[in-house]
Amino acid sequence: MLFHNKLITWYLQNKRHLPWRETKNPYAIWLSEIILQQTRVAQGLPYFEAFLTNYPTVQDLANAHEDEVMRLWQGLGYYSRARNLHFTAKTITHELNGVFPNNYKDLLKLKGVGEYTAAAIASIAYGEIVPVVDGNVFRVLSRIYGITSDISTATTKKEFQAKAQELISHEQPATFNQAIMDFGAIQCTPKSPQCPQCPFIQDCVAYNTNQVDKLPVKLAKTKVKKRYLDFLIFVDNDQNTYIQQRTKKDIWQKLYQFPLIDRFEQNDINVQQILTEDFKNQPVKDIVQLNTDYVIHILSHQKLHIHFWMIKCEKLARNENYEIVSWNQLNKFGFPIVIHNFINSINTK
DNA sequence: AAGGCGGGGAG
DNA sequence: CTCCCAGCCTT
Repeated sequence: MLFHNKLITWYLQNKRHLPWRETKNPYAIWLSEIILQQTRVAQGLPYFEAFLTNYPTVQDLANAHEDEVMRLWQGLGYYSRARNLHFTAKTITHELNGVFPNNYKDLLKLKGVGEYTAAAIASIAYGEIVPVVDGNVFRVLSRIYGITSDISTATTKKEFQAKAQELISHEQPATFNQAIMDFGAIQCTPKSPQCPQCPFIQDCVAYNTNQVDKLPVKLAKTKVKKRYLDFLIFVDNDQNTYIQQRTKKDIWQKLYQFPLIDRFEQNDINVQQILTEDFKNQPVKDIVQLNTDYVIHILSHQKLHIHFWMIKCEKLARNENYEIVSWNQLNKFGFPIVIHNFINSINTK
């Protein structure tokens, strides 16, 4: 039996029932694909529902305030996706007359849409015969065909794209693409794949040479830098606090935070000294260190060591670098999840 | 080609 | 702990 027939047969018996599979609406499909980049279905699902509820159409998303989009994305990570999502909604609404690009080549021009996402939308929404190559496809094809190239290189990606193009069903490209991804997510998993009940067990090179746990080959290792953050949580008698938006090309761009002392070396800071230098017009009643053990927060390339401080004041003075907001209004802003969780832990005390 | 960018779940 | 998830953008 042909590869695509065997795969689709498996899919029809095992597929996951997901909301974005109930529609041909390119907006909803695009939204789902952006959310699912480097993100598990279970984690992305509630965000998909929230975005579609708050912004039923691409025009609604285009008209939204960026801060609100960022707040809705809060906790999902890789925040450039949210910024690009909003940017592209405006592009489609204002420059493309509200009409979604309907082919791979034009989809690829959209900000935040790369080869994978363009292929996914083109095939699922428009039936174009173009294969997706994501982490699942690398794993499935490397094992079945015994491909030992390092998947972290651009050359290898082309190799897999060519292989997938050769295998894709010309009659059901959308089903094929979703099938191979579900197969990777459910059956041909990274660890402990379900080989005994695999329809490709006869053909699978990796299985028949006992190399399933060695494929795919990925050589690149990301190294993690340590970083030390001290957040200053000002509170005055009116329950106001200082926050600021992160604007630099760095982690968490466009999210909000408390005043921050930030460094890559582990040297203890003198909060009193910081206050007299950077907040010299702000009388302070009391300084309380809220956690002695670091709050540890792991990012893909950084390991964050965080201390939170409470700075008690009578009344917060205006400060050009910070916004003064009421403590109970903090939920209007998108924060890094580690800060959001800390705010919640204070609120429930 | 290489590095940066989040957060969470599985094993 | 390590690995990886429906990747993309910048340098």
